[in-house]
Amino acid sequence: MRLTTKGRYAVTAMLDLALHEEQGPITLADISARQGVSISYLEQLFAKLRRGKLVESIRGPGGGYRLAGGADSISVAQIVEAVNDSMDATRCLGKGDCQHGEVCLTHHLWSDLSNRLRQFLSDITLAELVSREDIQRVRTRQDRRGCSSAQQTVAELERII
Amino acid sequence: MRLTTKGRYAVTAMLDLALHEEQGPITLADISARQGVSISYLEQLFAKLRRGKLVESIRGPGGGYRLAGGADSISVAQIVEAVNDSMDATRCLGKGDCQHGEVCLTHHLWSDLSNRLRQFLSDITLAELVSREDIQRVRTRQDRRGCSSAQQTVAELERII
DNA sequence: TAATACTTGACTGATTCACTTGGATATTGC
DNA sequence: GCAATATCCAAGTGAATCAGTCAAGTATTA
Repeated sequence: MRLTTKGRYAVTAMLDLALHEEQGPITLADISARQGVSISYLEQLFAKLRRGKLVESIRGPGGGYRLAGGADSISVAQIVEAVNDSMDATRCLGKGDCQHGEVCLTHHLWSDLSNRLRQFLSDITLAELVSREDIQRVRTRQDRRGCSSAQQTVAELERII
Repeated sequence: MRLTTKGRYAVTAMLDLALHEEQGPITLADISARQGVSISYLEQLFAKLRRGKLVESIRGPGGGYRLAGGADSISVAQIVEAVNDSMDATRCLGKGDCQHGEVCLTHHLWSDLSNRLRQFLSDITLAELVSREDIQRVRTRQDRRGCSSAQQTVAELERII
C-alpha cells in the first residue's frame, strides 16, 4: 500500500465527483478548475479509475464522469489502489528467498501493518467523508482560519445542499 | 502523510532493531544482511532517524544503533515522518489561494482523512507490532505457506524469545 | 456537420528512489 | 600509537515516478 500525492489527487477528484453527483456528468475541465489539477493529468488518473470501475464516462457534449456506484460503496483504499498501478511484490513473497527466517520475520511484521492500513482505508467511504465533513464544517466554522471565511460559508453550504 | 517503499524500509529496519534489542548495539551491516537493503542506503535512513531522535548511535568497534526509547514509545507514524522529509504544504494552507471555496472544501476533506490516517499510525507502536505478531505467528504457523516452513519455526521462535 | 468531451499514445523536465563512491571521524583492542 | 571497526558525511548516478504537455483520435449531441 503506497500513499503519494498521486493518490491524494485521485481521492480529491473523486470527492469532487461525489460532491456534485446530482449535477449529472462532471467534466474534467470542471474538476481541473475547482481542484487546480491539469486536465491532462486528470485524464491519466481517470483512465485508471475507469479501468478500476470506480467511475463511468459519458462521451460527447454534456458528457463527463460520474461515480460508478454509490458514494457509500467506494472506499478510499479502492481509489488509491486504482491509480497506484501494481504494488511491489514484497521481496520474499512468491520468490520464497527467505531462507534465514529473519528476512521473513520482519517482512511479515510489515505485511501485518500494511494489511491493517488497507483495512483502515477500506472502511472509509466517500460518502462517509463527505457527510462527516458536512457536519463538522458547520460546527467549527468560526474556529478556522486561512481556508475559510464567513462569506464563503453560505456559498459552500449552498453547493453541498 | 506519505507512504512509500522508503517508509517501509525504515519501519522494517526499526522492527529489526526492536527484535534484537537485547543484543546491544546493532550494526547497519547486520540489518543490511538480514533485510536485504544496502548499507549506504541504511546510512541515509538512519541519519534521519537519528535526527528524529528515534535511534541512538554508538561509534567504534562494538558500536551500532539502538532504539532511542522503548519500543512501546515509538510509533509507526514517527518513523514514516522522520524519513519522509517535509510533507507537502497542501496548496491553499498558508497561501490562502482558495477564493472559490470549492478548492478548500475538498482540500479539507482530504486533510480530515490524512489526519485520521496519521492518528491510526500513531497508535501503532513497534512493541505492539512485535508482540502481536509473536502470538499470531505461533497460532497460524501451520496455515501459512511460502515464507515459512515447519523447520524454520523453532529457529525463529528462538530468536524471538 | 460542427462542437463537445472522452480516449489514447508519446513525450518531457523535475523530483524522488535506491544505491554507489570516497572519504572523514570516533572508538576499541592490541 | 596503530590498526580495525563502524558511524558520519557529501556528492553523484541510473532508474523510476510525478505532473504535465502535445497531438492525434472517437463518440455523442445539437
